[in-house]
Amino acid sequence: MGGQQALRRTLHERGMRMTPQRQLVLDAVRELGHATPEQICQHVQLTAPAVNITTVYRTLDLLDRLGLVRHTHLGHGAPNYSVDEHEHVHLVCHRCGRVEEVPCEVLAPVGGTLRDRYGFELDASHLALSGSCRECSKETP
Amino acid sequence: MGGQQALRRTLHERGMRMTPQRQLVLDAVRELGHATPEQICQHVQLTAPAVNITTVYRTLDLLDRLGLVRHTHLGHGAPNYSVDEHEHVHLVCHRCGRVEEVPCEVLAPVGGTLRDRYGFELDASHLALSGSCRECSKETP
DNA sequence: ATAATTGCAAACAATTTGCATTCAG
DNA sequence: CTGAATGCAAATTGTTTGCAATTAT
Repeated sequence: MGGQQALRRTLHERGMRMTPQRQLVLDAVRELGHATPEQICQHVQLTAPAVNITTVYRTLDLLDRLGLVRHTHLGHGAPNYSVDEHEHVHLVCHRCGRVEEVPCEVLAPVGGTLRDRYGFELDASHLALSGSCRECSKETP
Repeated sequence: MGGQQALRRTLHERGMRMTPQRQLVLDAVRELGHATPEQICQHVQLTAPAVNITTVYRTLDLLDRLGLVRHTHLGHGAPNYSVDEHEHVHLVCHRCGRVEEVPCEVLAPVGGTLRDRYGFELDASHLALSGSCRECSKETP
């Protein structure tokens, strides 16, 4: 809830139009927490079966540029979209594929180091760290 | 330099065969520093034009499992291969796309935190951090 | 000899593009 | 009305698979 007028306004400010598809895609991202374009499309199609995956791709791209959603590449295939407020770092286990979410603040010290040494502004919420999770580390320590 | 006998031995230990293709792919990864399968294929084809990209994919996968090369997903499309010894963290600028390499040790503090709090063993060299680089940060601070 | 490896063509998955149609303002 | 947005089909990109031909040992 919350977003319908905000989206309409943001679009209108830039001469863009409000459409049911755009609302549905944003709602889907919000409801799913984080999901691939494919999953988002399926969720949207529960309500509006005619919506094409091309439109989902275009809309995700738009919402991303508007700063309403963000995406992360978790390593393998499709990227993972979530609403902008939903900030976290993804820990991807490269053995079992599991993805864990942890608060961005674990990266705070590194963010400082990178800024000081390399002038690089880390975007912690748009990020996946790879390694092996607790379970998998046990098996082959 | 270095690898011809090492590769032959490693393969032989596992009942696998030494072939010119495998040597050429490993050499290409070493010479290019870090590159996509496509780029590696092109480099190999300078010497052996008949080598197929399918073989490059299969060989990279093999070398990866043998621990001789590693790959990183830099965000967008194709993954990036480099030789195993070549350890570094990639800083990917999500504005201009530039990739900078910095020593893994900048992540040491985070590695400790993740291990202690979440039991997650971070693999720092198999990693890309996204953010904005010095140049791009200047433009829109 | 013979099992591993390669090349090729075709299949696949994820994403993008061109264009005619539809629709929000 | 009119340009922006959508749907559809086809093109692209990156990667994998099946299989017959080749080759290292």
